[in-house]
Amino acid sequence: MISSKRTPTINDVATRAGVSKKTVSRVINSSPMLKPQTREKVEKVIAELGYVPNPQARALALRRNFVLGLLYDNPNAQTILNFQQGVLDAIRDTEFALVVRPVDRHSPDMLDDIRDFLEKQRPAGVMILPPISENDAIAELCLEQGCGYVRMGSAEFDEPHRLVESNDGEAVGWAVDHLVEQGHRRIALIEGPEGFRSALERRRGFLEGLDRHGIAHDPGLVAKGAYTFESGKAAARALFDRDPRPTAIFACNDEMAAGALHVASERGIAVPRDLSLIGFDDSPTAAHMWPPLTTVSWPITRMANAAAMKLIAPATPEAKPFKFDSSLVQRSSVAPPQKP
Amino acid sequence: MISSKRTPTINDVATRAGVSKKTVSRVINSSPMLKPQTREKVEKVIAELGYVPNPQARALALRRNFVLGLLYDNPNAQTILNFQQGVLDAIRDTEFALVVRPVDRHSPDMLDDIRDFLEKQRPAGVMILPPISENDAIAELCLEQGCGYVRMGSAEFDEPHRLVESNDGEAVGWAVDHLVEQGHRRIALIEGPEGFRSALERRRGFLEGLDRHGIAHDPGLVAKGAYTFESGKAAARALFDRDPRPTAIFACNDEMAAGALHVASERGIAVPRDLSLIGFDDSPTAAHMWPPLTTVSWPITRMANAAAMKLIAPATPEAKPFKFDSSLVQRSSVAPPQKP
DNA sequence: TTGTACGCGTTATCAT
DNA sequence: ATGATAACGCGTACAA
Repeated sequence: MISSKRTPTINDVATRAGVSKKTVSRVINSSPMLKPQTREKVEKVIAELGYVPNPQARALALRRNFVLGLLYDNPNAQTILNFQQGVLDAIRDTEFALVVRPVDRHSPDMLDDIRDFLEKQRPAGVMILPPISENDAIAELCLEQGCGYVRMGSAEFDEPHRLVESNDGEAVGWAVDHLVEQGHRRIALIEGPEGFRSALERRRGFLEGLDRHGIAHDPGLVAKGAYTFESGKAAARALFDRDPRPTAIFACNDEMAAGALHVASERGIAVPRDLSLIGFDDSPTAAHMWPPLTTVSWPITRMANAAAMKLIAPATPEAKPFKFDSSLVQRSSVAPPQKP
Repeated sequence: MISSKRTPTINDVATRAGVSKKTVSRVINSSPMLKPQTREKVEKVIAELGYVPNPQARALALRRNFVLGLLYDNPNAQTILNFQQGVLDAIRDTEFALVVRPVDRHSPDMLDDIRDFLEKQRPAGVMILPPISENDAIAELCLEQGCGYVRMGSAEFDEPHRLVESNDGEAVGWAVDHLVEQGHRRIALIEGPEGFRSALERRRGFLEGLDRHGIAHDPGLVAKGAYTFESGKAAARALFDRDPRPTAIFACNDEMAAGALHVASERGIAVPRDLSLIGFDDSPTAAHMWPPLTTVSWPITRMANAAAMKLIAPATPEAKPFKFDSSLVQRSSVAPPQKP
């Protein structure tokens, strides 16, 4: 009789089924060469005992830890959570677990932090979110630690099989198209912070969009931001102080768009009557603002899913880069400009 | 010479330091009975080799997995992320990792899902967030699986050492006090969904607050909500249809308050001039709304920290329940009512 | 104070 | 097709 207090091990199953440990192991790992009859017998005992393989022991024997790490430093909670959801969908019904690790990109020992994480958890792979995904030192660190990784980003800054890409620039172009179609010509940009690849890409998409419609680039209509609410407010103030005022603003994320909306409310500038506004991210609050914000939706959950799959599946060498399309979701913050 | 390709093990350290494994093990676990000289020698070799103990092997030998699980089903992203942050602060510099597990409380196999998680990951303990923290079946499941747990909640529904509590009801009372001090008497409530303990507690705090000020309870001024933006809109519509309209609304979370604000904007009801509004959660968007929302701040990060500590530290039997105070953060959505 | 021998639960090697 | 035996890296009795 097996002790009922202890959780059953592979040995318990083996003795009870009258086979060897290795045979049980073969059943668990669904090895092809097994007499169906033996397999059934073992499977029956597994069910009886409620045996579940111990992942720690597996990890030790396989020299592989069934853990996926998520590395991020992102102020946008919903983005992180959506990403987590995508990963969790991918690892459902696998033995993988998701362990999260926020880091501080402004801290001098961010790299030590990450190294510490990799050494302690030894994840099978990590997924790195923007903006720190653009940091090559982190990628090198992973390589050095023998840890797989996938970087999420808006440009090709790594080998295809280590990258899941979004087409930020293109999507921003569509936003510009939409504004121009409504009749806007004096369109301002609230940029993301310097050094962010995504900010660069979005800016590029914006300028190319303007160019496509034969609109000259006015440097005075570009305001620096930092992807934060406050920076959006500051940028909007600068923009609103200009004369003539822009009739439309594209903000490089929803949070800055929210800041701009805030300042517009303060100054009695009605959106969309006096000003059209488009954001980027389609964060949940975008729909909750007044007016509901037109914004670029980023397929973060599907990207996360793809990233996790890449890490779980044996890396196909000729794997193509995954690239996901963003899209413009139209709500109520855009209207034709007022005739002067 | 140790192979430079393989990550060093305790054996490498032992042979190089000229001691036994056990001695190295003692150094790692800072056993008291060691000659300082031996300790130093071993520590030197550890540093030289860059040795890091393998947590999987430790877990196997100790029959203890250094993993903390987070179980939740909560629509509010920021709450989850703040909680994660609190846990991560607690486990920083420990060997614990945080693995997250969202579940669907409406799914019939939520319990099987959780059981699966516990069996596969065998976490040292799990932290359970509202609203599923109120589900006793989950707690029993943990016990049955030999897994520690801590439940977060707004009432005492478990033993003190398995609970981290917030004083939702009291805090809502303070919000009512604030409204009454400003001169409001016709104060409405947008409730949380039925079956949520937090909703119950907040309602209780609201009614007791009214009572304290001698204001009769008008059932027509209580609208059902579901902690979602849309439900907040619906509830606000019902409230605004009443005559006379309430001069103030307390919404049981910020998301519903955002919905109410939305409807107010639609109907041209100016906040705070025509209507005062208070939310609950102090989610980041509360500060980004127009006007910035006065709300109850819930110390979720500190609660998370405490919960993780409880799980990490050997459970002191006489541990007192942790109870954390929420507080009212005043912004711009409250003003004295208009004289009729 | 330190070392020896063995156990933790699993997989891999090499037999049979 | 299956089994004996040795890893994997670390902790604990128990001995020295």
